Amino acid sequence: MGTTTDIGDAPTARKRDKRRAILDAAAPVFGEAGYERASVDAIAGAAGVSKPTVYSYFGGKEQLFRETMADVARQVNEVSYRHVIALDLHPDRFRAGLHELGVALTRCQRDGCAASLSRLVLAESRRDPAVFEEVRRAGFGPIREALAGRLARLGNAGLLDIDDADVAAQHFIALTQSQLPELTAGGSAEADEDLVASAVALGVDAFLRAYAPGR
Amino acid sequence: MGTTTDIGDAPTARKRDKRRAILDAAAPVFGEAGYERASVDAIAGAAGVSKPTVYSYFGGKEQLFRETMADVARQVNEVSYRHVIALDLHPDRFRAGLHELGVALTRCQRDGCAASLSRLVLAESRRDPAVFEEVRRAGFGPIREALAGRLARLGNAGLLDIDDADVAAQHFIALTQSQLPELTAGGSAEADEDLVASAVALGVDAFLRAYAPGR
Amino acid sequence: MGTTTDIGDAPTARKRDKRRAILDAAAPVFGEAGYERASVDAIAGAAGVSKPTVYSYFGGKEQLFRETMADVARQVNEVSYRHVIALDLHPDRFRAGLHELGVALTRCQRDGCAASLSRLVLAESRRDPAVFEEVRRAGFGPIREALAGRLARLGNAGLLDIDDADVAAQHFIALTQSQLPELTAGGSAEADEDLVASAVALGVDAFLRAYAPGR
Amino acid sequence: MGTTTDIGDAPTARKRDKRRAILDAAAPVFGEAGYERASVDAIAGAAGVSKPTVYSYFGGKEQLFRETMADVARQVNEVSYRHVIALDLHPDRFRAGLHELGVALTRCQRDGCAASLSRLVLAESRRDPAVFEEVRRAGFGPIREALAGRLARLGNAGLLDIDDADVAAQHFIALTQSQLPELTAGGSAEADEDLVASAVALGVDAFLRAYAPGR
DNA sequence: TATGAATGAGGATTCATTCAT
DNA sequence: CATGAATGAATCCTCATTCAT
Repeated sequence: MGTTTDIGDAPTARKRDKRRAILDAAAPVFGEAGYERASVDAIAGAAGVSKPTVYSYFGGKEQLFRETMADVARQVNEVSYRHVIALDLHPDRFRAGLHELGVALTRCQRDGCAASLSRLVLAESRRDPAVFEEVRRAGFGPIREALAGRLARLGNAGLLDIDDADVAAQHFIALTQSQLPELTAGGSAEADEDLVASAVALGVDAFLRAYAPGR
Repeated sequence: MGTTTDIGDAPTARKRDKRRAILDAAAPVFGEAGYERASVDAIAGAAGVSKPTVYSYFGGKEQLFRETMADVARQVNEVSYRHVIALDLHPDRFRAGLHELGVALTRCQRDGCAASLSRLVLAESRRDPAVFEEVRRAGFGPIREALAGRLARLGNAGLLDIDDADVAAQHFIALTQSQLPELTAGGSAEADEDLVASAVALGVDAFLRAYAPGR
Repeated sequence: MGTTTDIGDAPTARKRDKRRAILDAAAPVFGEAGYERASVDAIAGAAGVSKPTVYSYFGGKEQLFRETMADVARQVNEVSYRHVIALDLHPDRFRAGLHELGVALTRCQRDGCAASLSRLVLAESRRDPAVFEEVRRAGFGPIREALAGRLARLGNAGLLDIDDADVAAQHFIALTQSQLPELTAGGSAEADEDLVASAVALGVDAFLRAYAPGR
Repeated sequence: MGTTTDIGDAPTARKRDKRRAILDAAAPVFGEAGYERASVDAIAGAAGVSKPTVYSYFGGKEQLFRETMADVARQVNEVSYRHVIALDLHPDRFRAGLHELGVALTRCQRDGCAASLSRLVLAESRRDPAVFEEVRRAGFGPIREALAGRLARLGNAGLLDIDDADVAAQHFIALTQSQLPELTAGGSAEADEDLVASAVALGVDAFLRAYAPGR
């Protein structure tokens, strides 16, 4: 019985696997080389499939790029989202929670393919505005939305002085990640963990001074 | 005599002119197309010179790109720098001054080739870290330095509560420009002037809440 | 009983249906795109079958092409043949009959996939001479044979002065269709019906002058 | 002195030489393989230049094809034209002259790249009607025009009974070349010289019967 | 038998770069 | 010195053809 099910699902499963393999291979290749320098050959090779397979799955380099970016954005979103909703709202711990959240989000932005994401999207957004929109939908948008929600709840609890939660979320992210490009030399170098942490701490402090003035 | 002088200086002047022409032509081409898609042919054509001339002046596409970016950065720096040092330190007017400065700097980032600068630099920084460094030296660095100086003076005057002026400058820029990518869809669209202004205003307000807590 | 027969014949009938479907789908695709540009994918899709099915029925693109051409030739032959044998041999009407025949044959050559036939066959005849032979056997040959027969009968009746009926048939076709490529711009445009008719009329007139000199 | 002139003209001469070399190389390659199967690589190789050179001279495969066809048409035209205007108009010799002309024109059509010309043009005329037009302008058109002129002069001399000289020219060509495809198996085989000659003779005879009825 | 999936091969095109003039 | 001309290399993409199901 189980066998039957397996056999029945096999084609779909395989297709999904190959799709995943290609996306997983494409992300680092695009990340290292950028859109133009990345060759479909290299991606196909890294995925262990042939070039035409890539084309049959994604239609072309452009679409492959878009879907890869959206996929990475979803992955980053996934992790970041969990960090955001895990923000501790307890009056005694939310300050520490915001520090932790800042560090966590920054680490998400810095690690792996996520680091390349914003760089790539920004780089290609003029040639293909759709990619920007898609990534915002799949990644940045939901994160900011969730973060705005948490901050609003802190506002409702009287712990923060929030006027526009969206703006507050944007400012939180801006303050905590403002030094990231500098520290990683634009993504070309690994950032020292401690430097990142202290930069984030300074950002959170500023955020708290701006948005929890009474305390 | 004048003639002699002219003849004597002519080569150098011409050289400088051609160099300028090439840089001025390269900036928009790189800006529109990105590093890879920009062709040396197009740049040479736009500059009114031949391709080998470009090579004799700059050695290659890579170096031309670096120097073009540094040049644009210097130009942006020039304008931004003037805005920064024009910041009114008067106790009654520095808040309005910071608003104006935020708008001015944001407009500098948004207009012309400057808009493409950070995008291009970020895009190519991994493949060629030197470009990031060079642009920081020619553009971002001096600006932040100058801004830090002005903020420090406001701190010394007791108008702001500055601990680390460098950090404060970074935060000021981060807060005022945080919504810029969003508003311009990553550089692919023109931003509405009013939306930019209000976003900047919100950023400056937050900055002031964070750095002028007593007031 | 009928059921049994149906079941018994079903595979063969289906086979024949699919074969027909493929041939009918291949003709316009080859006709529009030419041999090289026509993709087996497109043909299979148009026929509603899968690519391997095409291969199992025809062995390969080359053979499919040959059989398609022969098939179209047979169809054109079918219609043209009827026109030829319908040629009125009556002494008072054979002249009008030849005019009608000329128009009918020309229309056959001009309409539908037949228009592409000679173009395609000529185009590929060097690479694959077999196709030329096959089409001649299936189409042009029989037509000319039948036409020669009718003209010979007109000769025997003393209405035409025929020496070699094959040559006369060839000349009849050449004269009536000589302007066809010109009028259709090589097959790329629709020919005006009236222009075709008058061109055919001139050809038939010349033919009659050449082969019915006494009258 | 002569040297100076040579040097002065050198660039143009070289350019013209290379252009010629490419056209001369392209004609047989296109002729053997057809448009699609002919690779720019092969043409460049045969011409002794590199692929980009071909592109810089002709812009692309399509344009190269058009210009090659037009060039071949011009060459064929050149030779054919000489035969046409050499047609002897003398009352006692024009019949023999027409026979000779028929043989000469047919030989022109059959030999070398000319044989491929009509095949190629016809094959690609649907995809690119411009090529048909261009070749007509460069080749077929002038020939028919010239032939029509000669025939008209024979008509004025009372030697032929010409109503529409254009039509007569078309009929002359049609009658003399009607058996050519058959004899060369669509261009895939060499035609026997004697067979061609006798086929042409029959065509000219028919033409004379149709257009010189009184004699 | 009929098919979805996969591939190896090949072609057009573009570009950064270097000589000969 | 500045240029027109030429090239080698590399990229995207497509297609005929074949397995495993």
